[in-house]
Amino acid sequence: MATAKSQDKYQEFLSGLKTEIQTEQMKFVLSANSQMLRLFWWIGHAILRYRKTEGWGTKIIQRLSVDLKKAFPDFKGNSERNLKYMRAFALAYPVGLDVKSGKISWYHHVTLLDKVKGEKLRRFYMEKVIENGWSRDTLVHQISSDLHLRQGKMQHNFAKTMPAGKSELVEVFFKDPYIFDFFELPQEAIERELEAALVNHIYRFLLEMGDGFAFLGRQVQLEKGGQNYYLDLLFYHTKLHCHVIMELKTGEFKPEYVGKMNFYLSAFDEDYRSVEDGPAIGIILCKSKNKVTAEYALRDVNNPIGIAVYNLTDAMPGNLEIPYITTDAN
DNA sequence: AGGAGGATTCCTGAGCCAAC
DNA sequence: GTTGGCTCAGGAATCCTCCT
Repeated sequence: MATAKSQDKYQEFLSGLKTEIQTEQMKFVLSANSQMLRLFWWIGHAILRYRKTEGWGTKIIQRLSVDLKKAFPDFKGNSERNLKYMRAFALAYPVGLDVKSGKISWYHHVTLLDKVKGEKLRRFYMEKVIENGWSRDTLVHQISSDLHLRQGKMQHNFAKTMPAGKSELVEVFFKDPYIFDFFELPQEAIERELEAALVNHIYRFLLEMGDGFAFLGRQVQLEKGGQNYYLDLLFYHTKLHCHVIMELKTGEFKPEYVGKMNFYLSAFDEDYRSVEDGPAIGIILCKSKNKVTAEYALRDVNNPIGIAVYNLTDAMPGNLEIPYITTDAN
């Protein structure tokens, strides 16, 4: 039971919150989102402070929800659950909000609080939301597919084929594995069927490919030495300012795929690359690969080529314990 | 109608604490 | 130290509203 003294404390606390909310509501007109986030952080922080001084068992959030709803019937977000999120929000950002935190919506923050453990990781996904304008559902999808473990993990020869320092800038745009869980294919599907399925789901496909990929076409014809060759998929990367040629393989990686891709890249750069474009990058996407074989295959190749695998379901193999993927946190 | 964002409710497991 | 009741934490589902 609440004593008269604790009741006084609570009333004082509630009155402080009401004043702050009224002040902040006026500011909403000027800069709604970041000001609202600041207020939510402030309320969360106040709840933490109150809990610390008044202790456990005060039912503070439940009472606060009832009282704030009564005081501000038009002000949404006073549910118990939302107040708990505010407290978690204050815990997640103990020293306050920075400029970037104010650039995403409250419910993006809620998603991050629910699904991402650790400040470093939350920061990673927050920056992705800001960069790519992801919806909340897209954010959930990227988190559940462990984007942070896949990004920048593709096996490649960029360090040897690109100017010093550029390799690190380029590799972050590629992943391994790619998750194509938005359609179903029979086990014995051939490359054309996979390619068609990807193009039929172009929105989800580009979402999975990531930031900067613009789709140019499938089975793009390349003429060399009087013979025609066909590139499975052709992209332009708007941030890397270069073309990306993708070859799809429904089986295990074979070394000869690299030779063929090397030829495509040389021919493409010679005939189609413009002066403002960087050299094209080749991506070989296979159902599976042997890391050592891929490493040897890439060793003496002079065009930038990456090799990655794809999964057709979202079930990641046991905690991403694929032998050739390093899962270090950096 | 469907997608996206916002808001709330439900539910389960865990923590806290007073009584014994 | 154990127990039972109360409270909290947080994941997931659901509903609502707005927009195209």
